[in-house]
Parts: sequence; structure tokens; C-alpha cells
Amino acid sequence: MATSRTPAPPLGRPRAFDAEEALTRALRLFWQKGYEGTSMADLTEAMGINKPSLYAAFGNKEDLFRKALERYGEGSACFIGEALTAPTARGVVEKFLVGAAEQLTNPENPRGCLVVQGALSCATSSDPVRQELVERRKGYEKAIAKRFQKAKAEGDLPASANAADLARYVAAVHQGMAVQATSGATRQELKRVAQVVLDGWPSK
Amino acid sequence: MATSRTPAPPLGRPRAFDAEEALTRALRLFWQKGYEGTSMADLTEAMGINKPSLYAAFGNKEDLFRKALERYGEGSACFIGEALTAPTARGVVEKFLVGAAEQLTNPENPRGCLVVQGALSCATSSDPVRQELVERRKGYEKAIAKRFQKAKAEGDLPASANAADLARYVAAVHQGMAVQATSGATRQELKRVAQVVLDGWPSK
DNA sequence: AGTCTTCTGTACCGACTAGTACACAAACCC
DNA sequence: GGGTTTGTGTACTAGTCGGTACAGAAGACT
Repeated sequence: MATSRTPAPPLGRPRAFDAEEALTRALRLFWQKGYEGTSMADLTEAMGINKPSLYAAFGNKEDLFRKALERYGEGSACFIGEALTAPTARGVVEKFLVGAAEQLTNPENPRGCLVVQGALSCATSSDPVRQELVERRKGYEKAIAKRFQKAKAEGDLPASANAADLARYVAAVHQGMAVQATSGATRQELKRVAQVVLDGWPSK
Repeated sequence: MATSRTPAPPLGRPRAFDAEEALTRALRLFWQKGYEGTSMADLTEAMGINKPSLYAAFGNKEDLFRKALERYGEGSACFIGEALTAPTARGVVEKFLVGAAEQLTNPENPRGCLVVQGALSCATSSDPVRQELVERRKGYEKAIAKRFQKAKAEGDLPASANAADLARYVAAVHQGMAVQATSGATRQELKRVAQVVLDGWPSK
């Protein structure tokens, strides 16, 4: 079944660049300038590759963006999945929003969130990308809602609570924090936003 | 001092278009597609003007955007100023966020908020516009903070409350709601987000 | 009438956009 | 060595970007 054993013998001339490293650089650029704000020339320069190599390795601009987005989800944005494993709904919110405050202001990375600011509004030609980001945002909101539903069943959230509403609220706060991060809010300021949410969190 | 009395006698060939109407159309376009996502060709078509007329009447693209932005602040976004006049901090939040839910989903207008999605992240060439929007966002956050400070002095917010933190939180929720609106959230869904905020609002 | 002033329409500018054709280089196989 | 396969570098495409030159049209003033 599996055709490739281990490194798989390279055929033909080998790549002169590290594809992983190049993708990381592309991700940073998209993260910083958004999908439309990043040009192929920006990318080739930052990735240290010329255009034909880029197209051969990653496909067109949209393909490359989607690959960068996937990498983002598995890397910088993995704190979301971790947060969902917290034992209580309140713990989930705390892990999620405090984690977000840290991720959104990580000095190693561009400010803010790729999924929020990658293509919030854009030319009609970029609509597929915009739509993809919409789906991703809906995706984590749904995951949070599901987790809250479980919390309700466990008596960990009041029976009167609406899981979907709370999840939408938490997602909105996260997205707002992302906007704030790109506007220059500090890590402490974002953590205090998270704290306000926790202070008002519904208890049994 | 005032040189212009009333309509001011027009000199030379009169305009063949209504500048107010044209600006309204430009605003709608920027609102929908963002600053970078809107091309001058899009604009001239939607405004029913050809390029030289547009440039003569409104200056370059950035000038036009700033004029549209001003109009936005005085028109669709004026609910913010009104909200600040509510008698209590809680009332301010309610008026602000419920008003936002309505404005962000007004079927007459594009979804979301121009100040949030007009140029959240963009090419370096559009940085002045991005920065202008950052300032506007900081502007209303500060206005809310000031209002909360007054509320504290009036005993309308607990003495332990931090006005700046609460204002940042409320602004973040608003910005998150704007993101949600562009993602297709309904008016009711956004109102329920506002309700969650009110449910958790600190009381004396 | 003529003149002055302003706006309109066409046709254009150079710069940049995403994407590619093609010749050549570098690895593998036999 | 030759042959095959794949990546690199240059140089180019057609189309779009924001912005403008210029000729003529439409009004007011004298």
C-alpha cells in the first residue's frame, strides 16, 4: 500500500532550498500583510526562491496560501485544540483566551491572527480565500460550542446557559483580541481582556 | 470672514453627477471589499464617473477613502456617540453593542464595519490607511474608557473596576462582532453576543 | 458674439500583478 | 559516456494597477 518507505530516492536535480523553511517564510508574510497584500514578488524574495521553483513546489498563490494556513493551524494556532481539553468550561475559556493573548503578541511572529486578518474583506477575485477563512473561524467556534455542550451535560455550566451563544461570544472576543493585537495592544492588555471575560463567566 | 454665502455661484461647466451620491457609493464599495480590494475601476463604475472626474472631485484613492471614512463615522457609525450618552455604564454597553449588532447586519449596507475590515492587514504601500483605521479604533475605545471613568466616579461601576480594561474589552467584543458579521452571523446571533456581555457585566 | 473656467471622455502612461516558456544545470540510472 | 528526470534562472506574457494628458463640451460673464 504505502509506496514511499523512508526518504524516497530523489529523482532528477535536487531542490536548492528547504521547502519547510520556505513555507514558514511565506506564512509569516501572509500573516503580516494578508493574502491580497502579499505579492508573488514579496514571496519569492522572502523565500529566497525564484518564481518557477515556487510554482513547481507549491502551486499558485492560492495553493501556497492554503498550505501556509494549514501550517498555521498545526503550529501557532494549536493552542486552540489544547484549550479544549481543559477539564471545565471555564478552564477552556481561560486556556483559550490567555493562550490567544500570548500567541497574538508572540514577538517571534507577526501580530494578530492569520485566520482573522488574512482576508477579512477583499476583492471578489480573492473570495475563495476569504470563504476558506470564514469556514475556519466557524470551525473553531463550533468546536468550542460542542465542548460547552458537554460542559452543560456535566453540570459544569448552568443548565440555563446556551452553549452556542457562549461559544460565539468567546470566538468574538478572540477575534476582537486579534484586531486589537494588530492595532498594537500589548500582551498584558490582551490578558486583561481575557480576565474581564473570566470575571463575568457564568457560574452554577 | 465667511466668503461663501449660500449655494455659491458655480463657475464653469457644472458637474454631471451628484458628489454626495457618488461618495456614498464609494463608501459602500470600500466597506464591502476593503481599501486594497477596491480598484479605481470598481469605483468609477459604481460611482458612474470616469476617472478624471473622480480625481478632480475627490483626489486620489487614499483621499477618497478618507472622505468615505469620514462619512461613515458621521453616518452609519454615529450610534457609538449616541451610546455614550446613556445614563449608566451598563446602559452605554447595551446601547453600544446592541446598536452595533444592528448596524453590522443592516441589510441596507455591506456586512461588518469599515473601520475594522477596511485595511486590517495590507501591503506596506497601504500602511497610512491601515494606521488611520488603527487610530479610529483606539479613538472610540478611549471615548468609552473616559465614559467608564465617569461611571466609576458616579458610583455606577464598582470602585475596583478598571475603566481602561473594560473599555478595551467592550471594544474587542465590538470588533469581534464585526468579524462575525462579515462571516455571516445574523442580527439575532450578534444580539445574543451582546446579551452575554451584559449578563456578565460587573455590578456594584 | 467671444472669453474664461470648469468638467467630461478617450486614450494613454509606467509600474506592477499573477503566471509561464524555455534553455540550462544537477542529480540519478544504465 | 549517454539518457532521463527534475530543479533553476532569465526573460517574457497578458492583464490590471493607480494616475494623467489632452481635446472638446458646457456653462457663466462681459
